[in-house]
Amino acid sequence: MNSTFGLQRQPLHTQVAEILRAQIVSGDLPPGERMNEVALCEALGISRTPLREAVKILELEGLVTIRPHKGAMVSEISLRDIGEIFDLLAPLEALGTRLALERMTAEERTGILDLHDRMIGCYEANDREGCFQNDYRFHNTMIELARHDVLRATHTGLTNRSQRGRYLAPRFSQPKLDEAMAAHVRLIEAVRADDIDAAAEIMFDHVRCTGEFVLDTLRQSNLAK
Amino acid sequence: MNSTFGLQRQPLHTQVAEILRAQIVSGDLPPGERMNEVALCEALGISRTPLREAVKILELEGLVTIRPHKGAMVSEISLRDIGEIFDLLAPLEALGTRLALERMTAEERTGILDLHDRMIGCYEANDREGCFQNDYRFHNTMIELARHDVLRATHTGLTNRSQRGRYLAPRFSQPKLDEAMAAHVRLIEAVRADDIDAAAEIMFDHVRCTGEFVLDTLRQSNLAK
DNA sequence: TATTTGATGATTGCATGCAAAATGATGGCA
DNA sequence: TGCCATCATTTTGCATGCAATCATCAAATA
Repeated sequence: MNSTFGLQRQPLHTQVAEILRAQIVSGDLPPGERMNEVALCEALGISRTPLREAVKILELEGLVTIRPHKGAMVSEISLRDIGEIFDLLAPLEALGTRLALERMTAEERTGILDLHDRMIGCYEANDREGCFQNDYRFHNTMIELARHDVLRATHTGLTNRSQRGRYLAPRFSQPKLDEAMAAHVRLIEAVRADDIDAAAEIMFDHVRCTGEFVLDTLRQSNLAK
Repeated sequence: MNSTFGLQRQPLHTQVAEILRAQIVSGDLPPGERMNEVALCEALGISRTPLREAVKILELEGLVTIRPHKGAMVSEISLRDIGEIFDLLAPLEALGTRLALERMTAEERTGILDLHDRMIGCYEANDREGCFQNDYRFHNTMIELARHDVLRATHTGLTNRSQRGRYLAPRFSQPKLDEAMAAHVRLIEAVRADDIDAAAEIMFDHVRCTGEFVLDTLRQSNLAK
């Protein structure tokens, strides 16, 4: 774990935060789960100090809720939270799209076009999971290409939380998936035409629409509060 | 402070984080200042554990930079950072304006109109400091009225960082101040007319313009890197 | 029986101690 | 003189210990 020359040049609390973050985002640690310090420490093979530091970090990220003297638990994820997160993601991804189109190189441009094609490939092959994976990568790549530290940091914080909805809402309905894919196609057309305004607007609507849909699915399945 | 039955049930690390945050935002702790753990602990009269937890929190907020095994320092604030922060603030405050206009009550509406009048009063009395104070309150109030937790949290994180520019750029030029006040007047007109789209757009341009101006001032004074 | 009080065990919050890493200084060698 | 190696000091990172707080439950009282 430590080997492969990557060595161990990361503090314990950072590594612990990464591990716990991954487990929470993936739903491995379910919402509401109590996080007993000593139990987690034994499981991770560390002492309470770095664990507590990690938990504080996750609290600020909105993944953990701490009540003083009562302990930490995995944050509940409410419909309202998810809706609010997408409220912010829409304008932020629109901004990211705008910047990415302005700043990306020709190679990066072909890279993101490839990513789109791969996603469409999965879509046409009815590979929903592949579709999601590539969609996720597509949006993240777009933000990366914006070369904007504050945007990236804010975006990852929000997507980490929104991703928690995924495991609650496992199935997109076909019409909504069709709609999302159509939006991506239109977006790529705007990218090819270098129409920044159009691309930003399409992205805004697409993210907003995705948010609406996640909310609908959650409301149906009744899994979140 | 403790009284009125609300008692004093706040953990040490939270209080310490608040104190340090205030000192950093106000410029009391200048950018680049090394934060020696034992020195700070003695100054605050606490042990290293809660201090370290507080510093971790401030790191995630972007106010502190930690290099492993080398210690923490107050984050440098770069021109690029400030520009990026305003890049996000513009669309977020526009969103906040939109939501606030939709959701605020009649009393809240008169409250924010009063706040505006007070600011204009300071402006006409050439009270720049009062102007800033009320402007700051105005924007914060607008975000509060949006009743949107994720927006509020993100917004405070960003303004805490942008505020650090204030002490670097103490003087707005008169023309820019005039421009900002004019924008506020137009914004309030839109509020009175209940024209949500117009208000959001004016707010967007206003924040963006403020960002541009802070950058200009900083570039002149050559205080930030 | 229902409600409250007291005691016990578990859990968190903070302080302290110890080992590893980094910084700075000193001395040897070219 | 200049450079590198080595060692001492400082500082951080993590582990552990102790006190304060909370949760649970049984006993006592109305």
